Amino acid sequence: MTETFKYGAALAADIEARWQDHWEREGTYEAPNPSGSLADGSGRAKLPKKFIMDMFPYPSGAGLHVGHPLGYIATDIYARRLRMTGHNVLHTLGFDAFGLPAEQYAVQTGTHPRISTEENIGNMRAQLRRLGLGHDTRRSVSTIDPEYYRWTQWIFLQIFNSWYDERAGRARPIADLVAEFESGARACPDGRDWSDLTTAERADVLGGYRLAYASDAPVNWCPGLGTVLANEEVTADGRSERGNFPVFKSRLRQWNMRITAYADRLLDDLEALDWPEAIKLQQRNWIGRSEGARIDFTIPAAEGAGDNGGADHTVAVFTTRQDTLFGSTYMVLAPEHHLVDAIVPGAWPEGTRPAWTGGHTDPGEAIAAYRKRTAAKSDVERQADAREKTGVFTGAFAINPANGERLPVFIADYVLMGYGTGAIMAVPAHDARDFAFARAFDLPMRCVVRPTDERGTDPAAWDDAFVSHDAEIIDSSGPGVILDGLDVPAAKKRMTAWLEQEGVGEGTVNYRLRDWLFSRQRYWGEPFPIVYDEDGIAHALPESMLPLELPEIDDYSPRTFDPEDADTRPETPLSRNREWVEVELDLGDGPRRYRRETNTMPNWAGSCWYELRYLDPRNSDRLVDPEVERYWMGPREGMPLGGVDLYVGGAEHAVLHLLYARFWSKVLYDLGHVSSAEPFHRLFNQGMIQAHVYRDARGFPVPAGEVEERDGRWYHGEEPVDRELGKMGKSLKNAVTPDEICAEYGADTLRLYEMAMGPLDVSRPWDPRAVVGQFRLLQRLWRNVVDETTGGTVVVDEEPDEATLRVMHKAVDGVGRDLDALRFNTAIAKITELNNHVTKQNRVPRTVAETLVLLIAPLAPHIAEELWHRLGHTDSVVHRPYPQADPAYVVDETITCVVQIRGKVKARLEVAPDISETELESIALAHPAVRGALGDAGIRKVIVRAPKLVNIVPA
RNA sequence: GCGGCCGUGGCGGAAUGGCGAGACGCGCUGGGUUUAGGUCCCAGUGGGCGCAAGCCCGUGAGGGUUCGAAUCCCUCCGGCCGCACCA
Repeated sequence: MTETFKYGAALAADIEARWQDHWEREGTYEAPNPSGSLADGSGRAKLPKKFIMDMFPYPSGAGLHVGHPLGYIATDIYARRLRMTGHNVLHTLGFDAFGLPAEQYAVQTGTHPRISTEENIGNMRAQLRRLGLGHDTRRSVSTIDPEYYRWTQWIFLQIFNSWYDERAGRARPIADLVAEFESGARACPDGRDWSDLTTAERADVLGGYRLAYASDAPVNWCPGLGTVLANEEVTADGRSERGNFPVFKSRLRQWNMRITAYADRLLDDLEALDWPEAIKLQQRNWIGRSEGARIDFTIPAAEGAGDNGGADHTVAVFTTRQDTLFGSTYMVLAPEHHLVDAIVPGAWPEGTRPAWTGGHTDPGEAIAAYRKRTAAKSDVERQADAREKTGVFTGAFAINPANGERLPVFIADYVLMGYGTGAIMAVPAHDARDFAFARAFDLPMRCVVRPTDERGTDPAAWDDAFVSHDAEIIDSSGPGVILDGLDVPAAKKRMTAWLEQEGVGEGTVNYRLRDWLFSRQRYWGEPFPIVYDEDGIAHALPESMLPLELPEIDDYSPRTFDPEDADTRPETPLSRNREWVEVELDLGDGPRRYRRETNTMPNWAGSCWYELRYLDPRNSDRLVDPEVERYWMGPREGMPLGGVDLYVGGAEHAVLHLLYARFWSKVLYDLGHVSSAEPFHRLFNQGMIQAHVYRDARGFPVPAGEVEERDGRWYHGEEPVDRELGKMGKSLKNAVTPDEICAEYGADTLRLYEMAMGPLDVSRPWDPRAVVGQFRLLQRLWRNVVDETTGGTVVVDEEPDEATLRVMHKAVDGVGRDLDALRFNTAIAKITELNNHVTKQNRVPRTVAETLVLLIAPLAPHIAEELWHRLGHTDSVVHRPYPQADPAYVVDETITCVVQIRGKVKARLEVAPDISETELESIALAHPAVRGALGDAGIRKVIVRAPKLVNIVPA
């Protein structure tokens, strides 16, 4: 068989494998650190540095489809362009390998999750290597590696052992807080004295400050997954983000992270980040900062609480509309509010309307019945009847602090325990929800903000509440405070000042963000480095005991339990290994018995800080060497908070991973472990690759590859099928793997096609037929350089002609800028244009051929290396300078001439630079806009100034 | 309901500090190479009229600003995304 030099699948495969081996041998993509074990003598660490990252993948057993590497190819191209413009580029890829699928597989098959996970990682590594990604493989990490999660645990302990000092506005070691308590610099909560407290009481007090703490609170319990979930993992309709199972509220003791302490900084620091506005907006919404006031309402003993011992009660409400306090006509508590039981009287007050009682003979019974009704609803059901207002009267009355009026107190599930204080002052005239409730329960309404529309000031005639921040306050005066005549913002200010002066409230800020529920009742996650002593006090393991490795167990399955039974401690998989759980340790005060924490961390933990480990993956003394961290991620010009230069991934992590990682970053920053206060300076969300889904008459997907199109309809064999656009996936039978595309065309074609499909941030369908277009580009490029019969080159050593120079200049000028802006589709178009141009010329000058090869090198690195080599070069294109536009080359053949009449621009003419003045005059006067503007005026003078301005002076 | 984004050929999409719309790719049409199919190569491809040169109309619809609008402003229509009893 004779050797062929035709660029086809076989030759592409040969070239690609050869160069991939070469790069691996040479360590071509290894980026040196400035110091430490990854430093080298190359001097490359002195170059300007760039840190490029992808959201790392979960090593799924299903392997990759062509949608997965989209972002990896993009970052690879960008990183290659940066290398060719003289940067030290750090680009690698690790694996986010803890998580449910491996565990579910383990439950089904009994295979240890580590075994299946590592096998999957191996398969994915092979698939990714085939794409020619220029990763520094020395830096690849996996979150399940004990040498990795040792530091995840270490960070947890840092967080556990710190508190948020509001005065300093940052986290500090918990020891500082203890010192403040001991010295009396800070008063103990509840007016107690630190020295009087028992060990358990002290632990309890500190727990109220720690940034990682265990607490009993209503949590999202998902029986379908057998674990509790964070708010961020529950969808708006009360289901689990993963698996779509219903979620219930249940009271359980769980670990939390005090992310709420960072609400303001997480919000404010968004401003400094180069992120898509959509994601910033989602984070702002999620944090949900709102400014308003706390107002204290008194429920006097005589108004309900008398039956319970005669004490007055104070109920605080949160409102953003303190200006409407005079319009409040009733009060609502969340059904779970802790004061409800205390204020309920034994009997309905005189004159209670039957509609308010729910048909019950006394308030206690009515409340018990209502609570039972709402508690039985899952969040899904609560959502379903979201608009319908239900509730019941408590029998108690609260006093409006502004005017002393008696307000009936209700409980209703439209008031949520988790937001604000779990209690509201209801202003039906100026709040849509209160309006609906007041209508349903026939409660009075009072208008205190003059409507700006035609409706008048009697709410009885309204269809809906009047809500406006740009209106005048009326009818709002009581003893001491008068708001009448003020606009809403001014009235808010005045009311807040009055509340503070009277000591019945204060201006406050409230957040929608809740603390992050951090423990899971699953096996395949990081164990907590926490043990409990005989008194149940939590102790941190010393650093020397890390990593705390996951113990072996026989049964990986999660266990469900009865959330109704408060005494049930959820059985977790780790609790089954008694030898592991019950231990004797010496934590500094001699050997004692301890019980280990048996929850595991959520799968977000490992991804909260992995960018840092990429920097210094082999460091066994520290999370990351400070000098190395400062080098790659420290604050610098235009990036005051530091961070990764470019982070590419899907938009689905907007309020999950991206919020958690920012939070950890700030804690580590506060504690002095890193110099960057933000992990990711620039974020880019790539779109999804979609695919057509073909379904038969029963709605089942049929294999997309077997569907044929006839006369604009689709058939599977003889059966007609429906087509829709959807995700790509095994279950939809439309997955295309990178392996099959590589086998048919090669990795370079796959890379080009994925990038040529359209803008990186837009989702678009995979068109299997269209791939060949990029293959043709490479074939033509190949033929422009290589003689297909001999393997020699066909380039000629002569200067390009003028037309070719122009096309080449356009490409060189445009492609570099396109690549910097991640506009890979237009970059490919410009390269194609130049390549097509010289293909038609039939003679390819050497300079053009070399320019083409270098231009395409980031996009199609294998063929570029091969052609570069065949052009007689012995170095690699990887570190060659990228072609730059020659500023001396002028493309313009015309200049723009401005025609003015009375100083106003009337026309612009494209003319030759050497045009004569008389010629220019006559062209200008012939222009329709000029003729129209002059009308009958006649021309007095035409002045041609310089070659650029024609000034016509009308008579 | 609130907030944000977007409407360009048969398809994916170029061109936005305003000035030759449709780059590049797919598909389609015709031709060439090939025993044939595929691959590959050449030409054409927004619509209309015309043998042609060329002319007219065209960026969801309508209006406006401008010498000049896919691009800026207003109204409407259509689509996508996020949030949703958050007080």
